[in-house]
Amino acid sequence: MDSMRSKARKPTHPGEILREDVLPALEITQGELAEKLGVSRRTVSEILHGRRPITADMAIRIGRFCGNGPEIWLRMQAALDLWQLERSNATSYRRIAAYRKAA
Amino acid sequence: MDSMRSKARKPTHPGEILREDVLPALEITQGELAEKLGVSRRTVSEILHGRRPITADMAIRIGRFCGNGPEIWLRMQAALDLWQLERSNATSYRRIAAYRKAA
DNA sequence: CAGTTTGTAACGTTATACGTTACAATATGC
DNA sequence: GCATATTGTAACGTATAACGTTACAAACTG
Repeated sequence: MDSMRSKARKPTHPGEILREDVLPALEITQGELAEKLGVSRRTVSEILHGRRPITADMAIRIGRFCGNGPEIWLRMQAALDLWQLERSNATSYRRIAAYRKAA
Repeated sequence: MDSMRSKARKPTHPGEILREDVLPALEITQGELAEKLGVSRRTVSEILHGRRPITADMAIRIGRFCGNGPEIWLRMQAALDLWQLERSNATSYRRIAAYRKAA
């Protein structure tokens, strides 16, 4: 089923893609990237290490920089968020049952 | 193209779907829903009116309650976030150009 | 009209995404 | 090998916002 997709392995943090594929290919430094994106070097560094999520704002920036639009980046982040939450809050979530109309 | 999708009209807030379609169909009150979801009645009310976003956490709860998984709800919210941001920050974003390797 | 349901004001709490500055660690080029 | 560029990150600070609780008036509903 569709909603089972996220169970198995931890989704890759989008920053890892940026770090391992995009940046090397473009031969650009983190500092330059930060400048192009209009954010601090710190922010770039932490994203590249998966320590900060891709927010909608960052997705738009990266999407423009890469020329492919924000959706991919945001979607990858969402997958990761869901995966992490579903583990850490598993017990609370398991209490929520699919609802069936009473009568 | 794909990244043009979001230009035209404001995407529907996922809460509106809940309010106009899901809840009436299930004949359930906001208070009950809140209880099932494990959140406050306040939170439910504000989501139904589009005043609060569907967070990943809420998407999981609603997804379980509806039995259809969190992705749809999160994706709808993401579309809305992008649409809103792209308007409100249009000027800053327009400064970010698609990057082409120097040499 | 009594009882239920809803919207929301006014609080408070916690989390977190961002910035700046500074510095040590690690490349890298000459 | 050394000067320079680049990176990681600590220690600050700020702003935002997603939640909760309580309380009450407004709006339904039987």
